[in-house]
Amino acid sequence: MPPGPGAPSDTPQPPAPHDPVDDVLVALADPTRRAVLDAVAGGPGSATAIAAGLPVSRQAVVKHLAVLERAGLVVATRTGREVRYEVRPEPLTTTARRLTALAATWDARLATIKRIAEQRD
Amino acid sequence: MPPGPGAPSDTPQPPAPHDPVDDVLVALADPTRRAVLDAVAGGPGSATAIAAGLPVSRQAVVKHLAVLERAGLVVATRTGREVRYEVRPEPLTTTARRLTALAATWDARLATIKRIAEQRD
DNA sequence: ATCGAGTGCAACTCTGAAGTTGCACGTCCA
DNA sequence: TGGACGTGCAACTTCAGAGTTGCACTCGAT
Repeated sequence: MPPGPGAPSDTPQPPAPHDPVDDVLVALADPTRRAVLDAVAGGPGSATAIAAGLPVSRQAVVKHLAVLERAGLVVATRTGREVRYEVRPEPLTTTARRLTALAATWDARLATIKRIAEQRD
Repeated sequence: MPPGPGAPSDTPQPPAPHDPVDDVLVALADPTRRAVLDAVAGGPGSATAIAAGLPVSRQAVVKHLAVLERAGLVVATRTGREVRYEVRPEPLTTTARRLTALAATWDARLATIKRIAEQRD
């Protein structure tokens, strides 16, 4: 059924303010990126240093660090010619909370459905 | 520094038993897939019914549901010619717990580093 | 002033995921 | 039993992102 002109308030689709949690999920989805993140968590360091311990090039690590920074999982501080990356746990906590809340919502709905089904018997 | 032959136990890299949490993260990374998941959570239904409320084809929804099922986030039960998909909250809870634990590890490490830095002054 | 180390930027390749279309198969119902 | 509905399978297209390479730039030290 094509959207008829008679339904103006049909899925208004607001600008979608770009949820930061989504960035975290995307950042954590890639295995190499998780390895980079682990490396940073195991001790802050430069992109070059991190790349030395991984089977990928420095540039690949730099790109991954950019994604992680966009997600707020790492922060970069420049000292001289070096850029030191450090881990930042807050986005992880926020994401975890969101997932827990979502699971709770589902649980509630499932409980309601089950209840209705039992009542119907 | 390339791995010298003198370090046989250097990153032994076991078969990597394929962490189910990784599947959850991958499943949640895609926006369309999140929409599909939301639709299933908002009331179980068939792939065709779910696709009707989304701007993608049924086949796309089917593929997304397969990924979600691999992650354990939905379960499919066949009744006659219909396949009913239902949401399953447990993997979400598990994933959330893991993220929280990881954040705690980072916090501990950061606290230690800060402590040492203060002690050094 | 110069050289090495570290970073930043840009162009390029390439694989896999997302999505589509088309058709065949099974199931419910008149 | 025939048709409508729902699903399953397969081939195909498209595109973002993961990765590489090469080079220019900056900072620190000699």
